[in-house]
Amino acid sequence: MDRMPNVPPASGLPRRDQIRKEAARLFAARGFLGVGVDEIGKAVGISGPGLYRHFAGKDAMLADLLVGISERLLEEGRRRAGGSEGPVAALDALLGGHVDFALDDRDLITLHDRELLNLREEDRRTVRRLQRAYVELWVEVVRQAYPPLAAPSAEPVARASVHAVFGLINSTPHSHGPNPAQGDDRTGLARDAMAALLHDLAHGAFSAAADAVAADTARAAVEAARAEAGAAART
Amino acid sequence: MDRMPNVPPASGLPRRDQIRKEAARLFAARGFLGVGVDEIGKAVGISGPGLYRHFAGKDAMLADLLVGISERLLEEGRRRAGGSEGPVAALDALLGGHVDFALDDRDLITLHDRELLNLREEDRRTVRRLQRAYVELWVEVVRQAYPPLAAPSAEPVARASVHAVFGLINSTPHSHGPNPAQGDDRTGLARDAMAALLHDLAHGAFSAAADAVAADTARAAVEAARAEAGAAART
DNA sequence: CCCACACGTTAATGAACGTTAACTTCCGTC
DNA sequence: GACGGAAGTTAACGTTCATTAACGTGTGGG
Repeated sequence: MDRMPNVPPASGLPRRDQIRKEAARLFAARGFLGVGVDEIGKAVGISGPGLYRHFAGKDAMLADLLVGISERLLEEGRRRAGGSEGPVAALDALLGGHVDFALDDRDLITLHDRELLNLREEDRRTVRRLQRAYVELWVEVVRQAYPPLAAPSAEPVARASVHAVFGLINSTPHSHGPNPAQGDDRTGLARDAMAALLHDLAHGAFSAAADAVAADTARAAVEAARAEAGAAART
Repeated sequence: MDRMPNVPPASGLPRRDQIRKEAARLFAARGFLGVGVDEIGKAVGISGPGLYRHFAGKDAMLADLLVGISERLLEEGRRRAGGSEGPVAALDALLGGHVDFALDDRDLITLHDRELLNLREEDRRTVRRLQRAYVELWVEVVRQAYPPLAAPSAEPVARASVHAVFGLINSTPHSHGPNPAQGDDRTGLARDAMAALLHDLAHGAFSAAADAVAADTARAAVEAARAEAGAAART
């Protein structure tokens, strides 16, 4: 019985990276549980169980991808925020980085908030820790960039706004083409125009949050003053 | 061999609705492919294949849920937009409706943009048609509420902004507790505060999009005027 | 009274899938 | 030039799972 020959990677990438890329594409397109190992194998030109020479199992591939993304986001976020002068520039740098990531690594962004469930408990904890640190970084920078959000009582608002802005930016994979091999809904905006728009939308959202908090505290101050005046009049 | 007795629904809901509810909860928590029919059965107090008396199959349950949500969103959106006086009020009404939906039916919102893949081709087309109509409704209302977006060339910006705002609002299930049976990241905001914040964030985003477009057209106008002046000087 | 039907039950079926076993091939190194 | 390990191959295993079959039970209308 003759068998198929052993053919080398054929692409410039090391096998492991090639597998990462194809697995990310497939998982993003049809979900972790919706993709079989044979299919991933076929996508990289080897067949099924051959993948086990490079990863301990299907779970390990997903874990590798999700931990990798989370580390990359946090690391790059810290570098960008640290390398900027002043909180406004830092926030711009964070925004630019996240937007670039969402536009250029759509598969990974999709996995990042869709497939956390399918991780083994330990890996899930790792990813969540990294995600939490990333959110924390943003919250600090945003509160400095928008002073009304720096009030202690505004901390939950700042945090929720950061989550919401992530949702805003991360939604682009759903709406912005081209997504090969999927009947997708193009908006017709070029990549750079989309990046600029997302940047503006995010700033608009943070700005609105800051305004709302400022209006709230102003209203509270007026009320307190009025109450005090009333009390004084009654004496 | 004695078998288990036939026990009636035991809850006020008709079986079919009870199944819908539990299936939505389970699908949202662990994904369509991550939940077995036996588990759904157990959640409603019957066992496994008994579900086939109420739905044609697992696929049919998901289809029922997704089509139901999409229809509900579109229908309610049309009612709200139509029942408002003026585009600003209409947009507020749309926003309020969508925010309420995201906060009160978190499971369904989660399914709505996570599980489209797992639908049979025909059902997927149905859902997408409804979603597209819903987006269209929003785009029209937003462009009237924010006049700079009404310019023909601003249509893609308006559409992309609508998608992004959906992402913003729909992100709350990930960030806003309480999510029973899942180690979740609470923001510590009460439901109504969260609703108000999302409303403000969305308005801030649309407003920023309108400003950006307005600035762009103004810049283009200045440039055109300058070019014309140059041409006039050259004659 | 009975019987049709709605609503369950358990057992069986068949396919899909992750993983392991056993074996082969190529290549760099001593 | 043997050889050991990296990187494949196909075949087999065991499980999980959606779905179907075959069978039971209560109930309301004739």
